[in-house]
Amino acid sequence: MDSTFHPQSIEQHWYQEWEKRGYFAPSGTGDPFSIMIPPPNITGRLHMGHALQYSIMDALIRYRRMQGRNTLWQVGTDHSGIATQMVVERNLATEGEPDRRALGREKFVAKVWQWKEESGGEIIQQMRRLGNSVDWENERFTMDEDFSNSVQEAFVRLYEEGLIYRGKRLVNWDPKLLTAISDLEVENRETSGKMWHIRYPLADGKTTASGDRFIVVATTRPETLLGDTGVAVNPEDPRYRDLIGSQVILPLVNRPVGIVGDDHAQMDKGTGCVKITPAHDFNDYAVGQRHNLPMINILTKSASIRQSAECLNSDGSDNNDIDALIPQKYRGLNRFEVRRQIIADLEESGALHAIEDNDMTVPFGDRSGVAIEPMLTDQWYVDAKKLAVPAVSAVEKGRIKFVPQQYENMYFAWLRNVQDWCISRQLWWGHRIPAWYDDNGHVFVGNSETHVREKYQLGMRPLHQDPDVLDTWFSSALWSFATLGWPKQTNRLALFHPTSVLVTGFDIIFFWVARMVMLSMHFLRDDDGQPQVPFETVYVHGLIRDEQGQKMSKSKGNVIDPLDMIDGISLEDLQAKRTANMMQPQFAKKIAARTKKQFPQGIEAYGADALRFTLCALASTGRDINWDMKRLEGYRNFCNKLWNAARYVLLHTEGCDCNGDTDGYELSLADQWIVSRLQAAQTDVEHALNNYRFDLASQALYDFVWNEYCDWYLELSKPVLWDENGRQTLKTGTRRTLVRVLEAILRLAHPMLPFITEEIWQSIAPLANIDGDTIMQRPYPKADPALINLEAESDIEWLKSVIVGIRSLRAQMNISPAKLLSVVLEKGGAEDHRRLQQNNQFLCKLAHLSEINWAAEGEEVPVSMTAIAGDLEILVPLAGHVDIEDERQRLSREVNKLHTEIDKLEAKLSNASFVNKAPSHIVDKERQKLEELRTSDQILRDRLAAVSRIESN
RNA sequence: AGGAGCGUAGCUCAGCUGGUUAGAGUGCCUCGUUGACAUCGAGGAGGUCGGCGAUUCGAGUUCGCCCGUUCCUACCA
Repeated sequence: MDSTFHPQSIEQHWYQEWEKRGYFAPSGTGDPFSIMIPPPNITGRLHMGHALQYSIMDALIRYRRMQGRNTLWQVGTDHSGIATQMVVERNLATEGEPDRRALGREKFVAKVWQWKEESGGEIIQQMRRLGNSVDWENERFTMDEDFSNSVQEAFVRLYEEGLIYRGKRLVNWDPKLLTAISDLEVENRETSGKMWHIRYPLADGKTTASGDRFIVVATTRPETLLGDTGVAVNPEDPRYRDLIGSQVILPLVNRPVGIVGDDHAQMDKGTGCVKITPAHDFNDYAVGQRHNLPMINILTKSASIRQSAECLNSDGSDNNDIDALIPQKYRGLNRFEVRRQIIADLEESGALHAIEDNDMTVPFGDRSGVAIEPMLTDQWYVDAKKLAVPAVSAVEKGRIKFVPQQYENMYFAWLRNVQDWCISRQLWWGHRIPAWYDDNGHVFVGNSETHVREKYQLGMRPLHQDPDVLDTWFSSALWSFATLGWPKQTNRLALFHPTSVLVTGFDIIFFWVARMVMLSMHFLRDDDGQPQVPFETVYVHGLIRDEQGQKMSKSKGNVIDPLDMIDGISLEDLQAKRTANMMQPQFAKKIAARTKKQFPQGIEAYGADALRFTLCALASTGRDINWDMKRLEGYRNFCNKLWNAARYVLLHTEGCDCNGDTDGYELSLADQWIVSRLQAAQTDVEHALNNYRFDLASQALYDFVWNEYCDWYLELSKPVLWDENGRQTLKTGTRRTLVRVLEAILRLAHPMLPFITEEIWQSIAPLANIDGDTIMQRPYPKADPALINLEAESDIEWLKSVIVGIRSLRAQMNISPAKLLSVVLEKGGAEDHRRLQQNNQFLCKLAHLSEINWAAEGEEVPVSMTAIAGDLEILVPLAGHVDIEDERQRLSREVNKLHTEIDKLEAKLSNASFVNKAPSHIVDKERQKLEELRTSDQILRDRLAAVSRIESN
């Protein structure tokens, strides 16, 4: 073995072996345990969020697999309608090929498939580098035939049950991508804009209560006045209530519109008068519905002014009565140009009353980055309100548990106020809506055109299919069961659904988690007829941010690719990567400079184990996880520590009897101690993993391996193994313990450190007489209470405190660690004598002592430095080592420290209410503590007196 | 505006149902190349746990208010 750990030399090899040997597939025996991967977008590449999520899922899966569960980690990818379509369109453009429209739908979709085969799902390959033990045999893609059939089936059933309907509604419209998007795909951004106050003259010579011949409306979007169909005032408002029912004349277009009374208009807000544009604003739409105001659509799909307005009644039917002529000069202007023009014209005509600065939040499409427009279109909707009822109760009743629990609030908040879900998208890539129209606009829903014709006896009448596709989240909502074969009642579905746990980020609780619960509970039933939940637990992890707590994003240039941490990357390559294909190339220089500052040498290769372990260690209950390269380095060092511990063990055990097969074995105190401590570590790690506390699990493991096994046990094994006169049976006992504890450590660590543990285990396991081809299939360690040995633990604690006491004296007095010391022990009890006798050898070796002597009662001891271990006094004779004054000062410091403690305790114990009211075991504990401190204090003060005496002589 | 999270050592974070001398990693200081490991070893410094108040014998931990910070939802005529 090399003296440093080189992850790259083992990782790929082991992954290929595991995959080749089929270890990832469900074993077919044991209780089922299943996790569905949140299907990554096929256009995506692995980022830190994935790495975190996958490290956690793989840790869970490996843990349960080792516990003997029948384990499925379902893998697959999502077709991601908009994102994928955008990628392929961009590729066509850069390659100078005809665009989507020129190609036509069929050819374009073929291009998307071709792209998918060539470069889609790269992320799936990257998962292998992380070591993910997913069931590759059953990988799924949401656009595969089987999955598509499931999606279609779900749509048809929901439609037939009246839970899907089609309607003309105001939707969030993306004028760049030319599709409806859900409000979850809308990102609200703070922007500073203006508020324009516009005079609307009153018709028929009316005046306001204060005598004005006009009313003033305020708006942030003056261009929409072309589509106004009313003005609302509050019915209680004394200024305007008498005007309800009369009319105003819209400036620039000179169209009369009515004044309505509606609570939507608040008296104390703005001017108290609100212009109503039902076709272009969600609130106005609602007002329009209440007052039967017509709707005038003035915008084209790409948000320019139409040649002629589209007029509809409030029920969506055509309205041919209104003269909604759009002045020639505005036609064809885009929404920003027309705003400028309208403002100029209003100003010129004197209708512009005032302008003020106004900060507001404006909705942007999260994919396209352009401001979205509320737009009146025909869309398909899911009646989410009905589906939400059981979904809410499943969490209320605890059938689904959120970890951490607080996230259920987010889930409830959304579901209890859920809006109908617009599921149609005006895209070409996705599941085509299985609906056909005849020439009269009648709609027929079914699994295919043939099927529809038969079912509705349509004969040969011409039909055309709805051109739209379904929202990608509609298919993802079926993920937990459609991947298992639904609607077919497969064995996999029966076995693995409901799944055991869903691991996901809180940002998609609405998008995905809630919707999966709704649809699973609608379509699936438990054996007792109850709606079936998709998962029993939702483990919600935090979001990874950079060192400064900033979200990692391409535009900020602070993205770190997990693979670069595994394999390493040069500064130049990293800079190139961070500045390639930027949306805003002007930042490239800054990003390159910052990258150079942050990673002057590029990034080292840390390996997948270190990365995974770090991610687990950072996965605490908080919502944000700030990434820290230093932590990664620390845990890489941990891997190296484990590696070298294994080297040490192999060095002393290979080719030796490690099991006592020939002459038996006996266990030293240290052996019994480490075995006892191992039980505690196993309990802690298991408890942490059962509670999804990966940070605590990694911490417990780290502590045990480094601070107990390596720092103490390996050191304690040296005096035994290096003692030429030592008993063979004792050496065998130590070798046996070295090997067996290490073997247990490897299994304990395997879920979080799969590669290094497998590599080491291959050499260690045979020494412990363990058969088996892989650590993956060995049982997970479980604590055995019979092996807990509290006496051994306290004996070793004693030993450690004596050793630390001596080392500390040495360091404080600047005595070279190389110098052998002779120490004198004084006071102490029978227990101390016994312990010294049993551990003399350990003590001498680890504290680097030449000899240890007990001072007899009353014997004159040399002038010494003193350390305390319990009521045992440890004396290191001063002679030749240090200045007496130094020692006097050191002792004074110690005494002072003790005194503040003693004072605190005395105050506490003299407080009657504490003694009376606190539980007696607490009081006893405090009393005992005080006793110990007083003993130490006495010893130190005696020493101090002795030293001072000598000094004054 | 409503809701949530966070605020503990220079930095990144643990601290469970109230009782420790408040912990870890990293950084810092001192010393150290003896045969697992300098990706190391030994020792050490460093915190009035955001502020104020309440409950309690006892609060980093429970409650209230405030401050800072991040996010979500809603609204913005």
